Amino acid sequence: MAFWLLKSEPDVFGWPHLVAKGEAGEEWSGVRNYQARNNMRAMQVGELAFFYHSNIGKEIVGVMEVIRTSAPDSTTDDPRWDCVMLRAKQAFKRGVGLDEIKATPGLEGMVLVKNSRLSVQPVTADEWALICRMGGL
DNA sequence: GCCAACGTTGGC
DNA sequence: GCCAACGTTGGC
Repeated sequence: MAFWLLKSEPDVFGWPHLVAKGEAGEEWSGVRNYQARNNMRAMQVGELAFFYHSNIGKEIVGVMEVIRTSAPDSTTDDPRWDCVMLRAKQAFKRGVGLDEIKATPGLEGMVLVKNSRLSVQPVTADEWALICRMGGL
């Protein structure tokens, strides 16, 4: 069971947009980076991921669930790119900000901190548990 | 809006 | 296969 973190700019596609999709969820399309794509290819149905708002907010706002493994990205004909499907599972009671993450012992090694440009990244089980607690879950 | 970090592209 | 030029991301 692996854990993940995916980023999106909330003014383009934010947590409320995913919530609005309900149980059917949404394709995480538009990723055009090999490392990010490879992480999506490693995802299994039922695995959980944080939804991070980049640029605006800069905080983790909720938990998503993988509901389909990686399949061709419908927004391009380029066969190199594919993506998973996700649904919103549970909103954080309060967002966990990037500044807070950077200031929390145990989280300084997160990919989010070390490689801020990677939009789909793994999260360790320890990081997952700690952040869930910080988010009020 | 700026710019550092990083990834990609393309000439050689 | 190297590397300079360029484009993009995302924090500040």
